[in-house]
Amino acid sequence: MPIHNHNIAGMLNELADRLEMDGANAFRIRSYRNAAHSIHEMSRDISGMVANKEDISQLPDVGKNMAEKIKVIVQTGQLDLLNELREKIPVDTKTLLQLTQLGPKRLKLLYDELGITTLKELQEAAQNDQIADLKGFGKKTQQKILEEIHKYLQQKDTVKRFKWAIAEQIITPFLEYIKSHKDVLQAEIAGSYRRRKETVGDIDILIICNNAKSVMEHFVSYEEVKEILSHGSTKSSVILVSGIQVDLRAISKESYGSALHYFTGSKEHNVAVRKIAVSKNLKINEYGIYKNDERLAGEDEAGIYQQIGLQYIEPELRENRGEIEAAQKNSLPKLVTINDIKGDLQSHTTASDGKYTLEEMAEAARKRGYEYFAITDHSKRVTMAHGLDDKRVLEQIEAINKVNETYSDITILKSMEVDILKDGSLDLSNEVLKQLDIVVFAIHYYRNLSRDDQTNRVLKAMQNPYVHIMAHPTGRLIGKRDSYEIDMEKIIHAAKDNGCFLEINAAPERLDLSDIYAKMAKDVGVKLAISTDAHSEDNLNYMRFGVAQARRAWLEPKDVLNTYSWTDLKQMIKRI
DNA sequence: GCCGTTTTCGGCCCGACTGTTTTCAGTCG
Repeated sequence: MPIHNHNIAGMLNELADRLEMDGANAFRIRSYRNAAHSIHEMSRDISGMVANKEDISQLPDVGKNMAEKIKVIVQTGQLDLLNELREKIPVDTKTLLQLTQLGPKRLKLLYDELGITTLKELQEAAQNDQIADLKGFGKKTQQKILEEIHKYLQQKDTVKRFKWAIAEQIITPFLEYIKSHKDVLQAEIAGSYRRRKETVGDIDILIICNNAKSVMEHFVSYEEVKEILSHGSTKSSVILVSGIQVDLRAISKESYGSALHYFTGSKEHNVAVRKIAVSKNLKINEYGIYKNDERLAGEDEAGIYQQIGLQYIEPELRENRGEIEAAQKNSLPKLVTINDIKGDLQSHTTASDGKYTLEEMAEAARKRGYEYFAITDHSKRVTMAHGLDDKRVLEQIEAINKVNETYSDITILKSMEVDILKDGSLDLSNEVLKQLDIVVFAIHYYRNLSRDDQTNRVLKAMQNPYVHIMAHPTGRLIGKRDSYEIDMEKIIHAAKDNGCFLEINAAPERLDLSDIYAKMAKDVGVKLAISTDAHSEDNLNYMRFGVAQARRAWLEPKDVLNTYSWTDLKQMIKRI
């Protein structure tokens, strides 16, 4: 069983939790959490680095001691210290720490005083009124714990985070409603939503307004509010019927920038920014940036960054993945925008599983102002989608030639999303593939091969000189289906070596590649296509989700295939 | 336990909120 980065991060976080329960030094505990985060955000595979005898103590927040422990985890899947602590304090931290109200300190107390180790024991103790009398607890806390357990048991099997596009659908009308109040001067969404994370937990909205009390009243009265969690004069929280939590905060004009920065996060980014402030004898909080008691800035975000000598950092980059260092050196990427996109390189028509005809899709792309548009129907292996065989592909080439005769302002590219078969061969003959303008290749079947077999399958496909862009490279569906086992680092390097490209599939349930792997591809020197995989005219709008993902991956226009003109692109994809 | 134009010791991000207390600990973001 390979140990993945998130497994390592999980064990280090658990170790931190248990060390905290054991009363260890707070900074030692933080070290484990920092290392866990560092590894979680890494695109390179730690197991692979260990196997290659690379020095992992060079990684941020990983020192000699930590490196040793990580090595042991990779090699054995275990860690003595963690096992010892699990034995010493046999509390189900993984479950119990998910309950709000409970942190490591309280869990320890519950264990020491009442011997509680599981959710069930906790529930029984609370029901028997044993918790209220413990030091630092009380009736209210006991009651809240019971409610939390109830909530946890109810939600256990449901997804707690919302896909960005879903959150957008829910929050857009709510934001409009908030703005419709006459005293609201400005309203903006902060948090992970603003950073365009692929999933969103809850939503933070900041406002500048004249009469906060009245606006808060307006906010909690929204028709979709299911539950009011808090309703104060400057902050209120509600849960909507969809289950998403929304917080509204009234901010003064002079602090708006600091508050926006603070609530946009990420936490890790904020911590790093504050550290820099401290090193310059400044202090940053959500009200402003201060030198002693003198306030230097706060009205807008740019002012905050400027005061500590940083370039303005776009929200999508604020994950403490190197953006701060880049800002210090004035070398932040000039991120790609939707306006840079000149075409779409994956789409389907009624020939396979699309909802619209070739002519309709072509016209929709032309109306968007694209310079080129690839029709990439499925190949025959995808029987469910009525995939095309060699003969039908040749017919479609003819059909596209005809469509192109009617247009002077857009080129419809002859293409296919050809299936990679189980053995790495392709589902169409080379004689047909070589007649296409550009070829997208993808896995749809045999998702459960071993990591090696799956990787080799793709490597073999890449050696075929007639393929160009690997579609949805990991095959994941967010919140629904994990990636198949595949060594993406190897795939990225193979793409580089073979002159292939990878896709950022812009469909909101895919967003595949992820930001981390897409950045890795950029760093290795592999360009990416941002493609909608549209099965309808409307799906062409997915492009903006893909662009957001690309921005989180630090991509600039030059890193994205479909920012180039077709004339240039044609040269770039040439392999033989 | 990590880190270093304060570099091998001594610091490590910051504030709000809650419920419990009567000045604070724990949790959360």
